Amino acid sequence: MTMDQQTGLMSLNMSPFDLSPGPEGSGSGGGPSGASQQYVPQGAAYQCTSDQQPFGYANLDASYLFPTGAGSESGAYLPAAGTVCDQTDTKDVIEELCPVCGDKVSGYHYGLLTCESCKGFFKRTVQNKKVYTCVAERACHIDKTQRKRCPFCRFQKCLDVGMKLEERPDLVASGAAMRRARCSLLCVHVRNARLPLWPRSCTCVPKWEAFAAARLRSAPSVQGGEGSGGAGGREEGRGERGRFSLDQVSLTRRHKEPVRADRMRGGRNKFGPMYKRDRARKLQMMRQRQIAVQTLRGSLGDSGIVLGFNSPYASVPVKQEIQIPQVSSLTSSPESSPGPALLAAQPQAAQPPPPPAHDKWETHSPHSASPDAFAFDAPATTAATPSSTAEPTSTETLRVSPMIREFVQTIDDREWQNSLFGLLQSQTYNQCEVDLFELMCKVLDQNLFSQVDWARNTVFFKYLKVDDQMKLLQNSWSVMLVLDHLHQRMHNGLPDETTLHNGQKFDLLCLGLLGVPSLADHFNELQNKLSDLKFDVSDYICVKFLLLLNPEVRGIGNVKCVRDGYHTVQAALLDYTLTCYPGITDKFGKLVMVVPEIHALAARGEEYLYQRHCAGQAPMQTLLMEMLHAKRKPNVAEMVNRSSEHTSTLDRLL
DNA sequence: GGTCAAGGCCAA
DNA sequence: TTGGCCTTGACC
Repeated sequence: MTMDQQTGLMSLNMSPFDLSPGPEGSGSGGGPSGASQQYVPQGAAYQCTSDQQPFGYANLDASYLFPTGAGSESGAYLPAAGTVCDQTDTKDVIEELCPVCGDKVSGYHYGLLTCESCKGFFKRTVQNKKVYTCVAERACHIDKTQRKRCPFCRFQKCLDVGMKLEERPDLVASGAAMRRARCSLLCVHVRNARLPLWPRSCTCVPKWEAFAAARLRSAPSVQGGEGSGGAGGREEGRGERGRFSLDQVSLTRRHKEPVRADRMRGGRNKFGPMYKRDRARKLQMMRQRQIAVQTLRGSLGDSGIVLGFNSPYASVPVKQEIQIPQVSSLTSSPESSPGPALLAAQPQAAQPPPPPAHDKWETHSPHSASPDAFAFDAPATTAATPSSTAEPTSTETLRVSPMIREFVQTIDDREWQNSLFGLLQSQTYNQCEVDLFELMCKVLDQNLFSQVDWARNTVFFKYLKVDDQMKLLQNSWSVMLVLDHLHQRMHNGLPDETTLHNGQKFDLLCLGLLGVPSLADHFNELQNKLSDLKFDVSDYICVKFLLLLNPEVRGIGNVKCVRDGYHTVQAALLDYTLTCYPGITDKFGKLVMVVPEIHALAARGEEYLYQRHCAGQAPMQTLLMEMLHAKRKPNVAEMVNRSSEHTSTLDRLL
């Protein structure tokens, strides 16, 4: 695996534990983690590369597919602990590469595992309120050797991968004033002597100085620890190597902004619990892989293994309950919310109707897209839903097959929401105005990565060869995006729009329409049809599987396995609808009839996106564009994908 | 008292 | 300006 591949994946917040080949070099640098053990990848053994299906789902235990009574699931989720896990140590878990530059990680910094260098860079940028400019196209490649070349793209990548700033109530409080101030800030060019292409003088500088001076007057209590203590004297003495005028240095220094809202040096901050959970999650992932590898090895020498509750899939929780809290003083503790596993255990149809959008999606601050506003509503208020003969009772829900229950557990809505609003937040940080179409493409791109991540961890998909996986995803990505959006609207109350940090309105509905506003009516009709059918989360995840496992896709090598998976899910869904929704006539058939409508809507969206792309209006070199090209020019895409010199993003992800 | 992440220092 | 190392201090 090349460094590019590593950093590409890292930028998606994907753990290198998911990758097969190990890093070519460990990089240098010290840091607290020091010279710990080199990471030994386990992923290669986890990926089935033969036509044989070691966990062939044709061998699925019938009790797994269909309801077998309340007692049947008692062993479904055995503790992941085992003798192999005991060897795992936290130090091994954090033996990763920096998601920004690929250097060696030194620990958790500002929300995620990064290297010492990027930690320092992020800290300086925030503290000194640096505003960088990219002399290229704001798409510079950032790696260990080139990270110094473009601080703009480096900082952007820091934000993209999830490095977080604490919210500053003093700044957020006056939204309009801050937007104006940001305008001023944006006009300030970074006075960087090492990059002569950047303008040294700028007529906007007085605006910055006026703003800074005003801030000084209005917020005299702002201090910045040791760096700000000496006022002008010390700065003059150090002189920043003489690159700034006294005024600029003074203003910059005295306005050193703490990354932490409490301005506290040392100690723990509010990321602490998140780090703890992240560690636990990584440990769990490692354990899962170790168990899977062991089981795989055992199965290879021991034919006839049946994937049931004894399989690695069934023996460990598919989705951990670890959530990624977002930073806000207003955020309620994430521990107070149930994880997807808990949600999955709830009767699907017992979920209350989504509350008014402003309840959980609207921001607390008028100009903040902070995800703190998106506290996920647990279906704890089941009593709020009037019982209906068309909806499954709790008794009926107990009869849901373990397979569907596990399917539901693969859904991580909170992650979806956090990713979405984290991206919206980072992309608009310190920006007066952003291109909303470009932003939408970025969100869709991010959703696609989540899509791939979800698919490659699912039972019917992960044992297919990568070529087949790619074909299935290239065929289904857009319909799954549309379906996901329907799910988010119907089951989580996703509103039509949200207000970004910079005050712009972002059209969330357009995400589901793949950018085509005129499809809104069609989309709403679709949603209404599904609502009439009491479309629930189990229906959703089954339909999603059916969309993904399309045996009609051309060029599939292992058609039989795809078809078997498709029919298995189809049978499970049919059984589920008959069992849990006896009051809805032919619910299954009606759901199947909706699928072509989703396809039609997605096709329109794809066409639109492709046209915008061809017009040069969409971000280049994204997974989204790769998908658009793959379907339209399969031969070319296949040639490119098969080229030894080029590996597509999708290929790398899989 | 140990851990570890944030802030600070300073040589390069 | 960068990045490695040090100090600090809340949390366990």
